[in-house]
Amino acid sequence: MKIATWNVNSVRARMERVVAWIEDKQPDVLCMQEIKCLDEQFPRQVFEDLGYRVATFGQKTYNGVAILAKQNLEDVVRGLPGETSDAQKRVLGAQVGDTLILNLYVVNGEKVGSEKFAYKMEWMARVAEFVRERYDMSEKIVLCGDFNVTFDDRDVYDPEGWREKILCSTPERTALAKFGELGLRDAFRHFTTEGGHYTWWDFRTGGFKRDHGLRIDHFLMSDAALAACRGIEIDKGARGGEKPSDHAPVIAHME
DNA sequence: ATGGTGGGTTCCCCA
Repeated sequence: MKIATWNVNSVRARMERVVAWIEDKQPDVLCMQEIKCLDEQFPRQVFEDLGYRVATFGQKTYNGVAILAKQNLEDVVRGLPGETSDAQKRVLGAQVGDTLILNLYVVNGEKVGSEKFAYKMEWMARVAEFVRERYDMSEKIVLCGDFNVTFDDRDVYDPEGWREKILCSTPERTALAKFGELGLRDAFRHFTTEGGHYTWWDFRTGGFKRDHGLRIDHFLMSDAALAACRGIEIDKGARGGEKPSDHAPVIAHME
């Protein structure tokens, strides 16, 4: 079974690329972030025609998450506990087979010390609390998505240039490490220890052609899920070509 | 320190 995560940066703008990618890679599950549309604007029928069940949690213009799955999506969870209907749409959970999947689009945070940064910290803490309350770590738990945080300097093309900057700061890394304390492992690091593997390259700096990237899209797995994981693949090729997203898809190969 | 590009919407916001 293949579980994929991809920040598509607008599903409607990316449709041609996403459909071609699905036809090529045939993921069993695809978690998308930044769909940037309302549920009723989501091109559901196209994916259903490709053989997927579809769950969405969208909003106008910004954010929005979706899960496609070849199997039934059960116990779908939209958002965090206590959120009102105007909250940013960043969390979508579902059970697929014996695996509990939580698709996350973590707050970007703009700049360390900003108002948005404070919101990022508060939001990440709320996600961790939700995970601690809701999930039994003896189960197969898979958190995936755009975490907008690097684990350590191996995930950064220029660690000194990014020192304590957004996506790389100590408070963010500490908040990400909190999931480790809950029993969720960085699946990529279970297989690969060397640096230089990235999932996002900034449009603005033309970072992709110089491989100026960061690894911010992750799979965090319980030990039960990790035991079924055969490898993590970053599909860097999907970041190239015409009209790409600024993120590469990441695939967890599960038994 | 700033700005660059790209997406969605709108007379600019967000990444």
